[in-house]
Amino acid sequence: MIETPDDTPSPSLSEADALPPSEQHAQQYAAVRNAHETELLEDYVELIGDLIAHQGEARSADIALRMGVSQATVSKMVGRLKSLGLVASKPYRSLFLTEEGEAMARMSRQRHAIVLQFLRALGVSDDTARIDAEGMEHHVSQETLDAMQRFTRLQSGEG
Amino acid sequence: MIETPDDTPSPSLSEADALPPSEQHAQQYAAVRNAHETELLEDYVELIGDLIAHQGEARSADIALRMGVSQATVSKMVGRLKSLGLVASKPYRSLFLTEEGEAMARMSRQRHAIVLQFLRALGVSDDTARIDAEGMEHHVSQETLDAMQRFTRLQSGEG
DNA sequence: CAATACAGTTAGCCTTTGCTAAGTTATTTA
DNA sequence: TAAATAACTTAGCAAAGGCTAACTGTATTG
Repeated sequence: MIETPDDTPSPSLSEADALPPSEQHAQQYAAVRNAHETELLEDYVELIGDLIAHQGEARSADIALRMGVSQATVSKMVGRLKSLGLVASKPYRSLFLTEEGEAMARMSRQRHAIVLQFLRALGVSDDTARIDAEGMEHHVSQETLDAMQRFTRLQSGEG
Repeated sequence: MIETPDDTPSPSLSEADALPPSEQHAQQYAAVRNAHETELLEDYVELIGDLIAHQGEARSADIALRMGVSQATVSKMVGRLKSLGLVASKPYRSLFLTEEGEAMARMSRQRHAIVLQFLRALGVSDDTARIDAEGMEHHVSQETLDAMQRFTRLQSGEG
């Protein structure tokens, strides 16, 4: 019985009807899982870059404070970033970004700024825009970023 | 030395200048971490609801296939969903949503649809919109959802 | 109705990302 | 410069979310 019918069984959904083919569906979820893996790394790298730019150096204690986690967690994470070649530092001293880390920080910052400006242009309040941008930025493709930029430019040009 | 200066030190950034106060910054990251905890649960619940709606029942094998994950992983996750009171089932039989699960599925589906339609209205291609919507939906506040709906309505009204 | 195939579960492993507590190094200051 | 404080690291723990392999139950079908 049941046998996965081919006809559309329930007429109750207004939109998003018809599931995508399994393979495509799986790829969507895979993309999300994938984004999750780099997300935190990017947040750390972006923050380290910002701290260096704004305060002259990036210290673990500041990172812990701003990320809202313990220093031990930062220490462990920094170890990972170093092993990935994104961050360099001597023990007990403050942190630097490698070339690769700088590149990642630049991209992250840019993406973050685009999403933030877009949300503001869309009419979202500043506080909310900040929070949502932080979560959204890692899940926005280049194509969507382009569309966001187009919209933001239009909006500020016409406003 | 260094002493975290109060004046704006580097004139190199075009936007997103000035870090937010540490506390606010920490809350932004906390919000993201928080979203991550419920994100997967919501994806499972949403998918289970969709499978029931479209195919009459939700089976672990289908979920595994669509999520792109092993059946063992699904089994473990379903255990978690049951312990959270979102899903009900007898061993070796297919899955059902509890009242609470239904409510979560409804909300997720609605949010997903709003984000998806919004991205399309913004001019993003269908494939990209699907992928980005899947990742973005869990990081979009009610305020932003409202703004997205407003835009989508405007767009389809004027188009 | 027995054999086979398919679906679901369990056990045991790994990695990531958090924590606290305890130890080490660096810096400040009395 | 010795003592106190602040910053960083290490060790050890837990929960989440993956995996494979082995096992148990359900359904199909010869």
